[in-house]
Amino acid sequence: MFSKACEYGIKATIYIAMQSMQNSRVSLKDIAKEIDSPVAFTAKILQQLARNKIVESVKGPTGGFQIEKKKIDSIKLRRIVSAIDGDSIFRGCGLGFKECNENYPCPIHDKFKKVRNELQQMLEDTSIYELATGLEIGLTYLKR
Amino acid sequence: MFSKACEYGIKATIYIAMQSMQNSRVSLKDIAKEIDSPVAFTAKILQQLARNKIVESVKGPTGGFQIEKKKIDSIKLRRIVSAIDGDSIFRGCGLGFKECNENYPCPIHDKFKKVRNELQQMLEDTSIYELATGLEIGLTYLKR
DNA sequence: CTTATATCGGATAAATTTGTCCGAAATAGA
DNA sequence: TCTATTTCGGACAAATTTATCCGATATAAG
Repeated sequence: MFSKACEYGIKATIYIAMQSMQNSRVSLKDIAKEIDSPVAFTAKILQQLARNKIVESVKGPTGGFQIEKKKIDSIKLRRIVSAIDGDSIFRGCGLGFKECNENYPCPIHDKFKKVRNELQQMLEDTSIYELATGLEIGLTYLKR
Repeated sequence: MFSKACEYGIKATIYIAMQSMQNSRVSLKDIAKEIDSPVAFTAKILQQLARNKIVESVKGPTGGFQIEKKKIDSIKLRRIVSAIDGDSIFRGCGLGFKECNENYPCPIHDKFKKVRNELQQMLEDTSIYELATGLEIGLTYLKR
């Protein structure tokens, strides 16, 4: 469904958000350890997230990644997915056609569109805040 | 969402089904031309479909691919997707965890499960027959 | 039986995604 | 200012997916 990069990106953002809610900035190493991901690859993904203003990065000692507290609730899953995987997953054709619409639908257009829209809605409705909260209170887990 | 291979597999199956409903067997070349896919790669996918008894293959001159008429309605999209991509797309964890369930959910477990189930339901409900029919009567299209 | 035509199946190549390495740039603290 | 620490960014490598090539196998038809 999502690319590996996107999975790491979502996990990382949730973890950074959780720490940011407690006013602590986290380093790349911490993040990679916490979400069990390859360090250097995670660095690339964090750069993407930073360039897309989803997280802030701070260089130098005591540096790391954080999210402005006020912003956490306004960041939705969709922004992360769009930034990393693009939005073809919840906007593209199920059979990969570039052009596929009501006027010229592929065989699975209608049925696919329905679940695709559900996915889009879910991604747009889900805030990083709620995910980070669920994690913080021990309702959900980022590691196995 | 689906892999390229799976997209080709779905398109090919729908086309073969449509032709089989009119009692004609189709060759690899015809299929590749009709669904606009690379011939040799399509051959591999058809082999997979044949091994999984989704289509029948006949060697030699006048050979090609077909689906037993009676079977067409009983073949659901899910079988094709499972055969080619496996079922992690509609059964796996949204963040890629191997183990993720109610007792040990990832942060997006509940929300993801909902759309994943929608997708599974859609794939299980949709028969190749209805897709081939839509194509046959000109309601949908396999090429751009 | 021979030939032409079609799928089968294994090896190989190209493209993309995933992952690594390392020097550059920034910066906190001594 | 110097050093240690951290992210940045580009080049490179490994793994996976997509795609090609070609000989083997099966078979319809003359």
